[in-house]
Amino acid sequence: MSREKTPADLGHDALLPHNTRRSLPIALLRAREAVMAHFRPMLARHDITEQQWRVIRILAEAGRVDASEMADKAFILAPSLTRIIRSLEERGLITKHKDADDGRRVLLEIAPEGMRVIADVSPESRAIYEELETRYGRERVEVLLDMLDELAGLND
Amino acid sequence: MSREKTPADLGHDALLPHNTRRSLPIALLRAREAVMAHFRPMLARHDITEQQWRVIRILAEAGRVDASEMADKAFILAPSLTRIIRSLEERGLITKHKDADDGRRVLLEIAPEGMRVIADVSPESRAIYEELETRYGRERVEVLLDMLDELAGLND
DNA sequence: CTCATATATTTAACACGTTAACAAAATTGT
DNA sequence: ACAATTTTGTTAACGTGTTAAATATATGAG
Repeated sequence: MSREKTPADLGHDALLPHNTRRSLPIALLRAREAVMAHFRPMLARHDITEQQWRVIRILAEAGRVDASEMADKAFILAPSLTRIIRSLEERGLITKHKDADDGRRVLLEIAPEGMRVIADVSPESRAIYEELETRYGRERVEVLLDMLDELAGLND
Repeated sequence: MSREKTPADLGHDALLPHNTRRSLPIALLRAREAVMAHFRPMLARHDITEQQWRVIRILAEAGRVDASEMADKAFILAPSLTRIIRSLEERGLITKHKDADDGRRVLLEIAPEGMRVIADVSPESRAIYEELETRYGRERVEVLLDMLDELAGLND
């Protein structure tokens, strides 16, 4: 185990950022990927992406929703959402209408085919989440969610 | 505040996943985006992406590193890393050599131009991180990092 | 040595993230 | 009513995420 020389040894030490492994951005990324690793193969079997799942799931929860509201709830940027909506509509999972009262707005609604996907995916998704919750600890998940919410809320 | 009817009211309730706002994947995504929102404008001013910053920062920390090790440390998938390396090399921030002992391996090293970026960006990055730490609470950051590590480690 | 297998990296194809610019419709002020 | 402004959604351009397949080199069995 010989310690190699690195640029950091050449006197630039004070300039370097703190250790990569204890940084919030990467830790959040790793944690998220670890969680999604449990869901992604299942979603892939049903031929939908994580984002597509978020969109149809929100439509199933909330009924008719316009694009801005969807972007907000699903945490998807408008340009991505435009593409996702196009794809979901082409596949017949959702329908899209212009709002009669405000011609700029696009109203989204889940289609029967989309409800079928919800019915197929939901039980599996639930099961995966519950196993995760059990393994990590139910209360610890709650604590973690609270801490993450607070971190996300620091900007406001 | 009239409660709208949704597909959920039509008897499908048991099929629906739990509430979107208390889900780990989205909470992790929101938290991460909130954190990155503090860094991104600064990185953009220096004309580098978050991932490019991770790569050169690791080279500054660790010296010569091969691509697999980099993928591991920076948590970037191999195909993305290939593109990022190409871009960083074209811009003269890093250099790339074939390993003499193992012709498959690609060794990466930071270039003087890359060290200049490190010197420019590091202090700003540090300052942003420290303000974040202060506002969220130093110990709370440590607790959160531990909880995230544990979540990421559930897979092993 | 040589063939089969394993490993490191790249390429390809498609989806999403990000920023900026654009187009269309609504709102506001006069 | 109408011009300026604001809001909503789309398009464009580029970088990254994800999976599968391809390429090149290394390693191991016989």
